[in-house]
Amino acid sequence: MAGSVNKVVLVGNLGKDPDVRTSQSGAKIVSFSLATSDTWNDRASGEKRERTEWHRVVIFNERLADVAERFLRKGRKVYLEGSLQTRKWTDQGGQERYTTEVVIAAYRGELVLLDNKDAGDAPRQQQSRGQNNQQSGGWDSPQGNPDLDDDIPF
Amino acid sequence: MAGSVNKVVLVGNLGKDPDVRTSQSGAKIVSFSLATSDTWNDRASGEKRERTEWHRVVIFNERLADVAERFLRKGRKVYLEGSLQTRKWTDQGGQERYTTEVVIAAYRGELVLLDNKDAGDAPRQQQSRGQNNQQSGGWDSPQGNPDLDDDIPF
Amino acid sequence: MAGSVNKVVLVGNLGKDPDVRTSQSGAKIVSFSLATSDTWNDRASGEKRERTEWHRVVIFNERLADVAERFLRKGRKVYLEGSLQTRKWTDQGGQERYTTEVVIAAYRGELVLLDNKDAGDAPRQQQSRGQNNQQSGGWDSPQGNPDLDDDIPF
Amino acid sequence: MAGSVNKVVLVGNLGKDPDVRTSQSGAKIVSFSLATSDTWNDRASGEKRERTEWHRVVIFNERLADVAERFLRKGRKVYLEGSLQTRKWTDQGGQERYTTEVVIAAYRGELVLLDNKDAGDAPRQQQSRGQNNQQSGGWDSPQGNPDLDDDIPF
DNA sequence: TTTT
DNA sequence: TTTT
Repeated sequence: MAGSVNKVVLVGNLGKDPDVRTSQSGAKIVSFSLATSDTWNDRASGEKRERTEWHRVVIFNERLADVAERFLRKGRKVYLEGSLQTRKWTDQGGQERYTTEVVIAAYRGELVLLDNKDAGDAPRQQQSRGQNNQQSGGWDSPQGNPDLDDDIPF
Repeated sequence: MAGSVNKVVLVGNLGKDPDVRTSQSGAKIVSFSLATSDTWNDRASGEKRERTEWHRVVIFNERLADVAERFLRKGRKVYLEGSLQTRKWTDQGGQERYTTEVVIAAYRGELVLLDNKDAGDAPRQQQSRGQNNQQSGGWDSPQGNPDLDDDIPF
Repeated sequence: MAGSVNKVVLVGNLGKDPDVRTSQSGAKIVSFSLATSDTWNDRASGEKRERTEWHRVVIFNERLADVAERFLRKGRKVYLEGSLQTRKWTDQGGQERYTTEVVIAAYRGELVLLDNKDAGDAPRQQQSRGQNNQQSGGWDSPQGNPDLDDDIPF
Repeated sequence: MAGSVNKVVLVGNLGKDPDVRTSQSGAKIVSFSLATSDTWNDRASGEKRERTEWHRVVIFNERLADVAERFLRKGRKVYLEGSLQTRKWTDQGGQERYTTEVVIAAYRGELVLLDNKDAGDAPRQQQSRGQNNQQSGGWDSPQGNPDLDDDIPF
C-alpha cells in the first residue's frame, strides 16, 4: 500500500543506559527504554493525574545508533522520530506475545540530544556488557525501571 | 516528569468499520485498526520489501469520536494524531498481557478524513446502541470487542 | 547550536502543476504551492470561519523531486514533511524581501501521495526541459518561476 | 477545504525574552523568535555547514500563553507545535509585505519546556514593559537577534 | 482486517 | 492557484 505514514515523535528520558548489540549482518543495534509522562485532569475527581509511559526504542539507523551509543545515558533527555512496529515472539511457556516498539530504521528517523551541556565531556566508559551500568545515577526512574522486571512487554 | 512529548502521526486505512462503545461514565469511545505499510529495500537481497503494520486506535476525544463514528468506515484513509499508551490486561489463561494503542485523549489529538469525496453521502446508518453492529461483516469479534480475544495483539 | 528540530508536516492540495527547474549543479528542483485550510469558530461572532493558507514547497531531495515531478499535479492531495527556511531576495525596486518556504532537503523529508487512485495512469508527459510547461493552464507565471514575480509572497 | 493538515514542530532556543501584549478583546498574546540550526554537508566542498533559522512564534492559546509568559526566557529551549500562517502587512514605504509565522492558536498546539531544571525557581520578575529585559543573559544568539534589526521579516 |  |  502506498500512501501511508507511520511516525512517532517522542521527547523523554532514558530509563537506563542504552543496550548495544550487533546483528548477524554485523550492524550495530542500539535500544533503550524511554519514559514520557502524560498529565491530565481526571474528569470525575477533577484531580491532576500523571501517568508515566515507557517506550521501547530500537535504532537500526547506523549514524544515529552511533550517536546513541556515544551520547545517550540513563536520565538523558532526547527528541526522536521513528515508526511503530509490533513484533511477535514466543514466551517461555510457548505462548505468542506481541511487543510494540518505536523503530528508527536504516536511513530514516531522527535523534536529537536535548540536554547536551556536557554531552561531549562524558562519553560512555567502555564496559564489559552484563555488568550493571549505573554510574550515571542522579535521575530516578519514575516508577522503577521496567527493563529489570519480569512480566513486562519488553 | 514534565518536559516530555508522546505523539504519533498515522496515515492509513481502516481494516474494518470502527467499533463504538460507551464508557461507564457514558462517554463514547471509538476504536479501530489502522493499516500502514512500510516499503524498504532489503540490504541483503536488494529486493523491495513491504510490511503492513496494524495499529490499534482508540478515540476518547468526544468531538473526534463523533466524527469517527459518522464518517470512518472500512477501507477509508485517515490522518490522525494521538499518543502511545501501553495497557496491561489478563488473558483467559490468567497471563498478564500488554497491548500498545494509539490513543486520542479527551481534548487532544487530530483526525482528518483524506478520501472524503463522498463522506457526507453515505453516513453510517443510525442504529440503536447496544445492538450488534455487523453490517459490514467480515471479522466477527464475539462481544464486538476484540480486546477480549486471545491470540491477537489487540 | 545542536539540539534543535525544524519540522513541518502538511497535508494539502496543489494549486497548480509543480514547477521543475535545474540547479547550476544539475540537480532537479521541484516546487509548488500547497493549500491548507484552517477552520475555527470565531470567538466574537461564534461563526464558523475558514482561512486558506498557501505554502511554498521546494524539493531538493532527488528521489522525492522525481516522485513529485512524475505524480504531483494541480489539485492532487499530498502529505509531506520538510523544514522551514526563510530566504532573502531583492525585489525589482531594490528592496529586500523575505520568503518563507517549506524545504525538503537532500536525503531528508517525506512525500506521500494521498489520492493516487490513478497516479500511475496519467503521468506527466515528458517534455524537453526549458520549454514552457503550461498544459494545465490557469495561472501564468512569466518565467515559469513565481519567485521572480512582484507583489506575491512567493 | 476539509482534509488538510498544517503543523509545525520546533525545538529551539529563544532569541530573547518573549513579548507579551494584549489583544483588543483582552486576550494575552505572547510572541518570540526561536532559533533552530540545520547542519548539513555541502555537496560541493564536502564541508560541514550550519545555518541558523529564526522563526517568529505567536501564541494565542490562553493556557500556553500563560506558560510562555511565566517560564520562557531568552536562551531557554522549548518544544512547540503550531501551524504556519502568512500575514500581509504594509511597510512604511506603502509596500505590501508578507511575514510567515508559527501560530499556536486558541485551544490548539503544544508548548513544552525542555531545560526546566529551575523553571519554577526563577519566574519572570514583573517589569514595566519597554525596559530592556536582559537579566537572563548567558546565551548568545547565534548571529545577532533579528528582532532588533531593521529590514527583517519580523 | 486495509490499501496499491 | 487548491479543495470541500
